[in-house]
Amino acid sequence: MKERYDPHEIEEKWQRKWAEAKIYESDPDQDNEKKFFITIPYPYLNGNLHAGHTRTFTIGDVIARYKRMLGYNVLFPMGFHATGTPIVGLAEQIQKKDPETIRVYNKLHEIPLDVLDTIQTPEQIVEYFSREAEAAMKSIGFSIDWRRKFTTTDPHYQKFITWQFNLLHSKNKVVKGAHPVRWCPNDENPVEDHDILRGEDATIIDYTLIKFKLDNDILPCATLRPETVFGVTNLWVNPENHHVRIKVNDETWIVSKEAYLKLKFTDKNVELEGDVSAEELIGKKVKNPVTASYVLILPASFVSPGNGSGIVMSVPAHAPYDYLALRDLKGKELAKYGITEDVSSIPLISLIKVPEYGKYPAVDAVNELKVKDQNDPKAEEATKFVYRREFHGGVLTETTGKYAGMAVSKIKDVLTHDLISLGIADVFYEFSEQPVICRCGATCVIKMVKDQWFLNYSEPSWKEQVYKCLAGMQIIPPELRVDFENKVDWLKDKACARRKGLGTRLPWDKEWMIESLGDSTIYMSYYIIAKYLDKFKPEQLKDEFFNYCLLGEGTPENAAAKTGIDIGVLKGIRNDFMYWYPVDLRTSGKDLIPNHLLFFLFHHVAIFPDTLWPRAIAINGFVSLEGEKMSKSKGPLLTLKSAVKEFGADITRLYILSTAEHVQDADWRAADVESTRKQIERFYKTAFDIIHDKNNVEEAGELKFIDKWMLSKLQYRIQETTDALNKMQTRRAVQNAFYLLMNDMKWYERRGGSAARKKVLGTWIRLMAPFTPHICDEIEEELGGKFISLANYPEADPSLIDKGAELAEEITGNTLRDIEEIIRLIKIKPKRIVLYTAASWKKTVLKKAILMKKENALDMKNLMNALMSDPTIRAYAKEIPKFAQKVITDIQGMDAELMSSLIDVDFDEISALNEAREFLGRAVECPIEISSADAPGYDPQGKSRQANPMRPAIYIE
RNA sequence: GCGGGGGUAACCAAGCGGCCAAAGGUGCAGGACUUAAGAUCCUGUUGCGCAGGCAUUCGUGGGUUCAAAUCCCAUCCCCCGCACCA
Repeated sequence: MKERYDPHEIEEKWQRKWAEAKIYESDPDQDNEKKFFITIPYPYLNGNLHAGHTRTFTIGDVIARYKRMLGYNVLFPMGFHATGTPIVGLAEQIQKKDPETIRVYNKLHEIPLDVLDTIQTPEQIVEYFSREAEAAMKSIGFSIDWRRKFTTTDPHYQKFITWQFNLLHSKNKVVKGAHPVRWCPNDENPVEDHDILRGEDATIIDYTLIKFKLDNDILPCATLRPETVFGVTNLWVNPENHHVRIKVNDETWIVSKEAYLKLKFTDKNVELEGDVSAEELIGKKVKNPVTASYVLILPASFVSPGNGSGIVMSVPAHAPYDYLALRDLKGKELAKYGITEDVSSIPLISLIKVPEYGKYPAVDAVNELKVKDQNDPKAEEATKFVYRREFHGGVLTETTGKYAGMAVSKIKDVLTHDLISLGIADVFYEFSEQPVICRCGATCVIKMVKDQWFLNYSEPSWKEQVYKCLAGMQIIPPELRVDFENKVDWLKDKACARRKGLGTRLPWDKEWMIESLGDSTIYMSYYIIAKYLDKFKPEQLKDEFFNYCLLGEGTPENAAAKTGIDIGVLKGIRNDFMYWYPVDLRTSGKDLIPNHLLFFLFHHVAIFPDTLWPRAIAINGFVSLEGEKMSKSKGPLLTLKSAVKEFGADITRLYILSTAEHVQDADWRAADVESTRKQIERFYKTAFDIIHDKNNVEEAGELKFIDKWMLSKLQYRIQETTDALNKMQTRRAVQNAFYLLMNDMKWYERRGGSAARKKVLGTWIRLMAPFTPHICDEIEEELGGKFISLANYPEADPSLIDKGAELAEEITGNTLRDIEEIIRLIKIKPKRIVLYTAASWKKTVLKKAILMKKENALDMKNLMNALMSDPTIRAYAKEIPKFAQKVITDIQGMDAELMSSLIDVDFDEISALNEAREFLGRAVECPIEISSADAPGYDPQGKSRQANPMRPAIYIE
């Protein structure tokens, strides 16, 4: 141990020693059933590891180290993710020498230009970044078992994925289906988020299309509120719009031209037959397929051809636009459409009852907002009000027949489903915002992708299993459990095959590549196999291999025969698997909750028995840089490598852990890291001084109050740290194990304590070892130990908790503060200070009062009675009532622990103050005298009578 | 729209019914040390106060309670996710 702290020298030294001693390489230990299998999502290899990874991985490493020190056999492996499209895309950009890509990878990812020239293919990219990632993780001291690393593009891994999908396929978890996607008609490709120029917030909304009949034609009306079909009084057609007649499958529909163009991309067969003029429609009567009543088609200007089918069903009781349009027709000449009746007298049909409005909410809303007509912007506002209130508080009335009494918020799916099965409705997809423009400039549409492979996550029985799994799991922090449950509920079928990118092909349909989130769900089990990869060729990893090793199906003999793998090896792998599985903890950034972590659960429950389902998930937030969001592709970006290079591993670790808790985002600020560096340096220096201070070698002798106080404090710090780590509150853990303990030590040294320093140091480095392993090992070595990672984590020793010492120190601290405050206020240089401890009768009063409080019997009357019956106290009858009143008030706001201390602990304030006398005198630069109010001695102002228990009176002159 | 998370002193951030004028850190101010700077340590950092005190504060407005930053109701504002993309 050198006098000057050199993080890089120390860190390289210990990383080398750890690797040489292989202390993080874990294998099943038959003598230790306490195993702990912790995993972290493997990083995606399209860039260098950054501060976000650093946070998630460091949290995992801390837990791994902590568990190891608690005596668990810990397995902490790591792999790399490379499947999918981004790496292929990156290779193309690099080959093209795209200036932006070159800049980003040179400047942000810190890859020298000459090196960038050598990583042109996806394979080279994967090779390069996996090497860099491993080096970076080693440089920060993660306690990973590197024998188990792999990359998802490895041929062996592809066999694993093949097996898995065959299995899911056979269990009917992978099915064929169709799904709407954002589609660029120009590129003829689905459009991803980052390919969108405009309208990136647009989501796909499914409208219900209700088929009104006009002779042999169908007029479909798109609606988000299919229940309102019961209140339709007419249809709306805009005479300005262009309408067409089209053949849809075996039906004939009339829609706007725009709707026709959209329908062409659905999974329906659509053929254009010809134009239809609005005049052909308006004035005709159509049949409502649900109520079988006939309603008129009327003209309205608000109907937009680009929205829905371009034909709108009118529900004036509940839709302000419909009501307004109907009202606008009053007195208009409609004879040219052959309409002779007075349409404004068409009766409204109410079907939703809502507390805020009367029978016709649309009418109330229009009147309330004084909307003029259908072109008034306020119509939009009125619509919002009505829709929101009806959705949240509305209930269907008798008008809706068998649906009466249902909540509006629940009806949509049920009714749509019913109507579709009757053949009188369909689904129509539409963007929530328009237009949506692709990067190429084309307007995007919604396309039904047909014959797509799906993981049918929406299957209720599968979800049931996941709920069951979740119920048995620990979610950290616990508040997120409800989030997980909601997301399981929300998850729909997921397309799991793609045409492009790296990956494994679908074994039964080789045109398709397995999508890259689908191949990352149960790979934790692969870490167990990965250790043995040099023992077999990819071709040997037939399904029988995995069936036996991971599922225990079939016999080892059969598996050996099929694969040509040694039967002993197979049995060994099976044993390893059963030892390590299930995953005890998976820690991850919060971005993976709605995708990867969900799939992780779904696939585990689908493939493994419940005894092997994951035990816990822990979530953490992101990392920003100086308040700015980090971005891999735009910057700013801080790589793990450069952070360690600049600050060293321990400082980086400690800082990133201490700056935020759990799901909160952490903000990396250079100024704060700098201060962490100073703290660590102080820690190092303190340790160095303690070890090399010759005067302290002999530490025997009577422990003073202050020594007992220090040891007592240490126990609390241990308790808090342990408790925090058990809840994975790394920030709180660091706070206690480092910063607060550091402050305790400062105070201890300032108070002249020394006898307990070495003892504290020995515990302290163990407490800190999971966070800053290198520096702790360096100090441990100097203390004569070896590999602190393998030492035991400190346990609080209740016998060292000393309430008396703590009270003594509290009195000392408070008294010092009081003296200083008085000096500051009266602005004199004190020449003489006298402290008076409280009269003993006051202590008796306080104790009696606390005892009464504990029995809930504390009031003035009871207390006075008790006091007056005590002859030793009655002597002070004159002073008692006032003091008793004060005591009662004080106790009201006192916490239980302090109360207990005050009655249980018997210690002498005088001796406590006497021990601190010299210190206090030095601190205020004035000699201090101490006496008791029982015999005050020198007391010119009678201050001693003000002395209270725990609060000595102070006289200054 | 749906779902989740937040609003605490100059800033970051703990606390989530009473030792709370509110941990810890940063910044700022003063002091000690030093030839000086830096580092380190101490003190202060809502207002008032020449004796350890008082008053007012935890987005805003109500309420419950002996007691509220903490519980309830209402309200305003901010952030994140909503999919075929890792």
